[in-house]
Amino acid sequence: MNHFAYVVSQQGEDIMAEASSELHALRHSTAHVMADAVLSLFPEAKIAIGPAIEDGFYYDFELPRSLTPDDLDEIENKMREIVSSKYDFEKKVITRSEAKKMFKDQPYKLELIDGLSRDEEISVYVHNSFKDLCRGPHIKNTSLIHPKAFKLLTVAGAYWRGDEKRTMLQRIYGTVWNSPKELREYLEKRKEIERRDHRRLGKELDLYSTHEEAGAGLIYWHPKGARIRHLIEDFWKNEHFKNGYELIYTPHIGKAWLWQTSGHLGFYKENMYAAMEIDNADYYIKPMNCPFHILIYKSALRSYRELPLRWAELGTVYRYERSGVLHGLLRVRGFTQDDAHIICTPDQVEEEIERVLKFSLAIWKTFQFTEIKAYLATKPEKSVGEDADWDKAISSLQKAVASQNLPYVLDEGGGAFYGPKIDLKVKDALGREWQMSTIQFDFNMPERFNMTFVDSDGREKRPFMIHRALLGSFERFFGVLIEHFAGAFPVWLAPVQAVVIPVALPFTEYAQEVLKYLRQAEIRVISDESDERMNAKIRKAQQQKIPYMLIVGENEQAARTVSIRTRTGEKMNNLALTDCVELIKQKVQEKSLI
RNA sequence: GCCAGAAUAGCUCAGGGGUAGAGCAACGCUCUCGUAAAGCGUAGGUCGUGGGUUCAAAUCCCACUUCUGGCUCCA
Repeated sequence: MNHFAYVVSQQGEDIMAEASSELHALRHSTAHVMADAVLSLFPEAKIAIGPAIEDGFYYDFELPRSLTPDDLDEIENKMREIVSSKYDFEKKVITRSEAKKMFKDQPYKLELIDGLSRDEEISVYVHNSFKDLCRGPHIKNTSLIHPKAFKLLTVAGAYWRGDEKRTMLQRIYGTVWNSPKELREYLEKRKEIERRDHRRLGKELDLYSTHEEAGAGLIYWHPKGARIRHLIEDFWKNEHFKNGYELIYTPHIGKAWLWQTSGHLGFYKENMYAAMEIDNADYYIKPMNCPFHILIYKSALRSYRELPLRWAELGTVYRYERSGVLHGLLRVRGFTQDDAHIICTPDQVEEEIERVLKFSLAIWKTFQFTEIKAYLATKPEKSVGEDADWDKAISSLQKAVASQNLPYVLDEGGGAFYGPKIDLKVKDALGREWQMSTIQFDFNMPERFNMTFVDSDGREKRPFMIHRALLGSFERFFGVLIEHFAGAFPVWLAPVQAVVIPVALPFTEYAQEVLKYLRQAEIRVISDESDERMNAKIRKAQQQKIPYMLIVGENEQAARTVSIRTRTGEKMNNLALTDCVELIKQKVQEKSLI
């Protein structure tokens, strides 16, 4: 049911588009060269697969021992030798039995050969003494790989064929580009990603923490992070009221009956925490909000005149995630969804979907995410619900996407068994895509809970139910937001909007006055009265990414003004206090960056 | 959960069987300062937790917890 897709999508989807490009061939060829190098250092190595991926390539090996970072250096050096030896990549088409003979010592290759269909051409690519079962294409000669344009990055474990029951192989990730300059740019971009990492900024800006002794994947929001969250929640609630939603609150635990009825105990149990016993009954902490919302729906007989109902809740849920997948704010075990359920008549579906989508896009725009792509998933093989309902739902999703001129990708058969959905992925400032919003139909819950409404003809009918989350979860959204803005939040979200900086101690009294004045005007302001030089205070404010630094010294005190320095380095000298307040309020109003 | 790596002061990190180290931050003193770091000093640690080896463990070994990069999962 609404498994609000809670997925880190860092893998671009442009891999296919790139498949034909030269860069792809270069990367794939570099993977071959790497495998060649590994084999020459570890002749007993078994090679598995080595494709090109976004930004680079990898190759999986079974090796007699674990690789160390020193090994990577050695492999790299070996690769440079191979590259400068100018070997041609030669394609040879061979028969199945020739292939089996050729790879008789390579069990993974044999398995791949067995997996090839009868009518498929079997080809190998050869360079130096290295042969690899491969469809190609490849570059002409190893010398086309610039010895200073590639780099091996990391070693990681990877199951053969992604199956955790099979051998764990060692995967070496590498990157390669057309020129050393492009490689440098790529490595610089990786550094920038590191600098923006929400886990680093979360600490530096004192936004949130986690506590080993209290449990992994559970987030503690510090005052500054909590202030930002409060501002987002406030905005979110107001927008929902404006858009015809009502807010509801529901409990955090519910009896087994609830989860049996919803079906979660059947198909979602491994993500739920163990039951707690209260008065001889089993209670479960909620992994989703929907069953609770449905109980509110069922608390009265519903007429078609009441529909559509749009009920939203900032619902905190807990889901078990395997220890290895937890990641900062992006993958956690307890989180608050900006959840809502829309319950409507079949006739209203189309308009409701369009409204949700429009609403969603408006919210994303406010947070300065403008590149958005939709992913539409349709009916899978196994599903519940009437075909006609599925068709209606899918067509309403399609129409909505079209009406907003959204680029979209169709995932035929990729929907959940209980209904089709649209997920929205947003692109952040670094061009990375994140899956955030989801709009899902549910044909299962209304059935299981026997939800009905009385229609105009006096007959009881089944309503449509739509789950949706716009931001996804506050934790994840916050993580993405931190990285999107690199911690320099727009003025309306900045936990501290301005800092008063007296140039020297004698001006602290005036600084106090300015502080009071701005506080009165509801600006989030602090005053840095530490016994530091002004430069040090500016540096500190700059590191805290405070939008406005209000410098006060002799001139300002005499004229009852402040001199503004923004965190972007712009200066506005001798601004009257009223004008200063006006300026900041204006920026808050516009929700602008600075 | 699996593979690999890691955990030392509030933060960033060095050290690597024999007295625990630096920079920043904190605190104190001096300086009274105009747009990204003034100077000096003080304090701060059961070296993630538990066990083992050893005359001696932060250091070596085992288990656990947590983190990092992947894998897998996310019907």
